[in-house]
Amino acid sequence: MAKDFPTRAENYSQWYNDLVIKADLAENSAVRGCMVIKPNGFAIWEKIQAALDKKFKDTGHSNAYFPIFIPKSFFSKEASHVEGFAKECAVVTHYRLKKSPDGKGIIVDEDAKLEEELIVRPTSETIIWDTYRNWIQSYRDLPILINQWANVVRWEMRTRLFLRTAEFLWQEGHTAHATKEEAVKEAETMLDVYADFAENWMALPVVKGTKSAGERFAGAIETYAIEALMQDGKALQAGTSHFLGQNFAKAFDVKFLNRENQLDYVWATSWGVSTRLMGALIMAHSDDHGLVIPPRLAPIQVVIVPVFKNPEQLALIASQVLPIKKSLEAKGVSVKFDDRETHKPGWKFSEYEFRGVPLRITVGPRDIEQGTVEIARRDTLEKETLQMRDIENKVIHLLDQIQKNLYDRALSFRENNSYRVDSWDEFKDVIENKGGFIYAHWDGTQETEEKIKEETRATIRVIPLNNPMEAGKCIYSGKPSEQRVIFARAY
RNA sequence: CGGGGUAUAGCGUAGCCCGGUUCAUCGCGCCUGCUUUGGGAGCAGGAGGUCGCAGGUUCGAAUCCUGCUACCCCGACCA
Repeated sequence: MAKDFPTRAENYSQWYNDLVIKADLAENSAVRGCMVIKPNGFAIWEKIQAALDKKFKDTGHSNAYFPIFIPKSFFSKEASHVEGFAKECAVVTHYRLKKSPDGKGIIVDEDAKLEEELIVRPTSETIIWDTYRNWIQSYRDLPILINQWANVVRWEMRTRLFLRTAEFLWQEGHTAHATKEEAVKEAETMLDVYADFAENWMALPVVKGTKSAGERFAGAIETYAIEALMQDGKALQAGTSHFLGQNFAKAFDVKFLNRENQLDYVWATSWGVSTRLMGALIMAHSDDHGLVIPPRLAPIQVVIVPVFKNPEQLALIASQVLPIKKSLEAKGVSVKFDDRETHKPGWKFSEYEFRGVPLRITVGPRDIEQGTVEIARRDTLEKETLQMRDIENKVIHLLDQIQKNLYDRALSFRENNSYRVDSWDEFKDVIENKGGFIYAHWDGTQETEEKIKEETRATIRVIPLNNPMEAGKCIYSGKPSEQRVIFARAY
């Protein structure tokens, strides 16, 4: 599969870029590594936002907003955090421009140098914990359960549309707790929220697990992640949830008086998903005809395309179809009736396929005569002719089926591309020639993990939660191991 | 930041190696008209290009040389 899949282009990245462009979701902007998300793409993001935001509220969280600029000194307060992000920060050094003395253009006004540089946030732990210090004195002030929808900037050396852009949109949750147990539970709860969203909304099966020390978030005690497999056999981290311990509380001196009247540091978590999810959505389900969007996240779930020769026919079709549209909308289905005269039906078929609309209903003179509609599903590209009466229930049933089918398809793909590997030669062979998830024994050391990465570019994606214990020998070092972990090449 | 590649009309491209009286080619898209409309319509006519930028070589440069810039791919890097 890894070799055969990209039929539109020699390699997957080009295929992916091609799909994004054809579906008209995004383009690179004038700014290096940044992207313009176009209306069709942003509509998908809005669906993702809405679904997640509701889940956050349902689990007791509130939204708030913190500044985009972070004083440089904040970063140095947590040692591993600064180390993790220092190499990819955009820095504001001046606050004013002036006319160039030679009269040509604008230059930075050196007199307007900032006393302390500001970092454009790559993530907000530092500024948020600096703020939380003032909010927390007693256990009665806890927990603080806050989420922020924002943009962040990471000056990556190499960027990829949706998957790794210099600026991206995301949400970041930052919570503060009185006990370690509560904080760990929060991190795990949010991982479950992400996994539930990925599987039930994005139709994307994920493996929940923890990260090895080498892949852990800078400043975290434990990083939980959901990991998905893309159609080219590469893994994609789709969301992370971190148990931060008391690291940030200590760095920012956030203490509270507990029930025993003892002064203690606050326990923290942070968790986030980004516009990268859109990349995951595209790469997990799409085919050579374009995007395939799961019904629950599709901005348009059903498109109705009329086939007509003249205005009278269109009017007749509209009179039959608009009541269907209305009653579907009453049941919560989003429907577009595309009665444009500027494009022909064949054009519209292709256009909505590019954009991944799950269901298309075609109604023409033939249908009007017979009281039927033609209905085509995007996931299988199958078409059938159905009676127009009671079509609403059939549509709703089909949308459910498509949602389920996409998940099942992605799951069986993942299963067919997961391997249990017990020798180093086989490991190299699978990584090189097949891709996918490799379940293999690992001695637990960072040293071995790095050697494997150097030699194969494969990394440990996750140590699955509730992993069955199984005695074995490390694939690389031969040292004893208690369990298998998942290796893969990743985006 | 290393290695490789590309830059020609709104988009995608041919031409470049071997400079010149076919030299700016072709497809899509766009405009006009007629016929069409159930899978990206057909025919006819038409508009549109400082050949990335700046130098250089030459009688003559899209083509050769130098420098610069941007983008893509592979690495390094990376929730």
